[in-house]
Amino acid sequence: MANIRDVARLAGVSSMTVSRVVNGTGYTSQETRARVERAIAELGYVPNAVARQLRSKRSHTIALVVTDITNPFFTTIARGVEDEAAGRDFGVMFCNTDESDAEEIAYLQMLIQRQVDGVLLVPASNSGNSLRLLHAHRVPVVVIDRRVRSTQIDEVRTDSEAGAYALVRHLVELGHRNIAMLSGRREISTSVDRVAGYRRALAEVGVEVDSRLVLYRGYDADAGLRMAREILDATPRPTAIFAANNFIAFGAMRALREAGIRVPDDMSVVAFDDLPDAWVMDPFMTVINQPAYDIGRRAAELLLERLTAAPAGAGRKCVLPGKLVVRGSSAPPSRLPATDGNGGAGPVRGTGARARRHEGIARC
Amino acid sequence: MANIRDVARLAGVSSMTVSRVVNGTGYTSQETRARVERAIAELGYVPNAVARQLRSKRSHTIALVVTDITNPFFTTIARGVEDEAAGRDFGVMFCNTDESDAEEIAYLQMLIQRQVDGVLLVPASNSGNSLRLLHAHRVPVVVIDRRVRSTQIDEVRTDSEAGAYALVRHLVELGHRNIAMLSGRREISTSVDRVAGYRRALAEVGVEVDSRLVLYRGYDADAGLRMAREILDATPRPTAIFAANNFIAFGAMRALREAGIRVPDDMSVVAFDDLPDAWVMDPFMTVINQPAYDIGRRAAELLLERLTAAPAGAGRKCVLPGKLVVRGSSAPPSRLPATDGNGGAGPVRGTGARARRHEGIARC
DNA sequence: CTGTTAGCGCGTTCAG
DNA sequence: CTGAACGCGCTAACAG
Repeated sequence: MANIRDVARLAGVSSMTVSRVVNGTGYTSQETRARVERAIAELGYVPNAVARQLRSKRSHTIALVVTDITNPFFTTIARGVEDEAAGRDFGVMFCNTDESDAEEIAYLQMLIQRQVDGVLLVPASNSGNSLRLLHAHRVPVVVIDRRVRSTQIDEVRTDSEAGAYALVRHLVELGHRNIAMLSGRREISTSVDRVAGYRRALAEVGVEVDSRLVLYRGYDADAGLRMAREILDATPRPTAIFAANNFIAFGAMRALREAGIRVPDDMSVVAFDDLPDAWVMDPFMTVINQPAYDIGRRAAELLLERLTAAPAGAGRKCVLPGKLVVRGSSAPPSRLPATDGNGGAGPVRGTGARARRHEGIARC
Repeated sequence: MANIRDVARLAGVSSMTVSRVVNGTGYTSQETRARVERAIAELGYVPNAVARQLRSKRSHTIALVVTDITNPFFTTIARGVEDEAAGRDFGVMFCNTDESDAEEIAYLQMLIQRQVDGVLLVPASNSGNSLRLLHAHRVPVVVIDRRVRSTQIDEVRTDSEAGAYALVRHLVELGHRNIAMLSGRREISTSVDRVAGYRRALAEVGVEVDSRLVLYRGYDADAGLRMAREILDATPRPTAIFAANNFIAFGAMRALREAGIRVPDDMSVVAFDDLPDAWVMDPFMTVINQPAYDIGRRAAELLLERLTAAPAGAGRKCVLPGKLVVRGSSAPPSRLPATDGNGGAGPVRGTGARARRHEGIARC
């Protein structure tokens, strides 16, 4: 409530001196500083950040815009961002777009109005409009978890292609050949990349992908449920499912349970995205574990760098490796004379080292 | 980049007229309004919220301060808050205290500096200092998920006592008498209330609680793990565990698995807090399901009301009912001659209606 | 080491 | 219906 002039009056100095004491800028004598500090304490003075922002044109705030704040992958990223930002006295605004471009634009507009110093963005889909908007207002941005066309823009993400490759390679080594891929929407680069990794792993062993087994619908449990139901009707029925994220995997598991199909006995299931340890009673799913905390931390670091040191400069593409974690949900395909005509293919040997090579891919 | 004067110049009017058009206040002729709007579009003018805030003393922003943003209970609350706030054109800042009083105070100070219009607070522990700080700066607050002493302060939470009572009553009806309680820290009202409900349910059937079976340590998986290990050494060993939240339950399950104890065959486990459907492959845990989304929504509603209509007035205590969801983790105690000398107690009959009475408790 | 002057971009107030 | 003047609280740029 008290403002800088009240403090100045009480301390018998000018408001400029108070400002210097508060911000630790310029020189002040021990004695006046002590007087000012006493006055600040007495009045319970708290500087008005709004006025400060107006003057200095810097809000000392960044924003993190994600598609789904209930997904632990994104909340873990948020923790990383928060830790990095707090360390440098930056505040963070979290926004949730629900994978809607319209909401994304609406939030960005709000953030621009509020003069945030920078934005960490997980684009809902085509980031084009959003990036243009931010650029027009000279707001630096770091894109998280997605590829973007522009070479000018900073990017931090997991290597989706390599991760997907490793997962499918793992299935192939177990002997699977008929593998369904349940993915997110086509507009999202992670969907595309994960499918690409899937195709590469299968191509390597000479399997031509049946495009009816590759479904793009959405990164939520409901989409997973419906996609899984569909592919269960395929002939021959696949012996394994690759879910492009954790929620799809959950939905798929539910569909399998409904249909009385056991995992991994009748069907293997692997997924991109782990769940935090604390969530899983019995870690069961074979997954690619993404370094979510580090992604958040690194992204915030890149952004804060742009805000201080290097405002311009080419975009840095930071591609972190995921980690293959093999658990109980994947096993060799059943040898029973199932509907699958290819069930007898044996595991591929001697390629383990290769499958794991993706672990060292960080390019940033 | 363009400011209100640039628009004014281009439209050939004063900046005041632009202000009126932008805010829809006062009168403006059709014609000038059209001219102004064209100029706005042409320049890509976006009003500067910071300047506006400085002038109007209102930031149109509220904050949600929680103890753990990775807990789905809190992210679901966040969704409720966000939806309610966005509907009224308010922004939301999310902050994470990690159950630390120091971080809580630090965040509140930041929020006060930024002139947030109000705060939704899940206190780390004793909310005293925080509430005093907010009060001193005239920042309205609604406390979420906790009781507070003051009758002046708005509060939105689940009825922890009644929920705990229902869960333990359920165990009692199954025949359990020797039930361990693994809870959060004593300073947190939910811990106290859940233990109170536990005591009431046991007292009703004449069981005196062995205080060595009531542990207060923390609302995280690690605490759950360690508490469960401890009570496994008790003689007689309890036949059931009541975990005061979802994370404690996970930790406890892990301890049980380590010890080769099957659930519910050898030990029943029930918990406060459900998990979102999308996360649980096989819903298994008997729980109290809290209306998290509604809690967030209602809390935001109360706060926004204070910001507009009723700035003063007595605190409203909004206590919502939880819902008992019985699943597979609870069963009658084993009849085998275990270490438990009381294993043979039969289920209590005819009290189902009573146990479920807590469902209608909303007092707000 | 400290003070003075000016103005960030907007909205309130009061005259036209 | 429109405009001119003023100030929100703070700090950059310059004196002293």
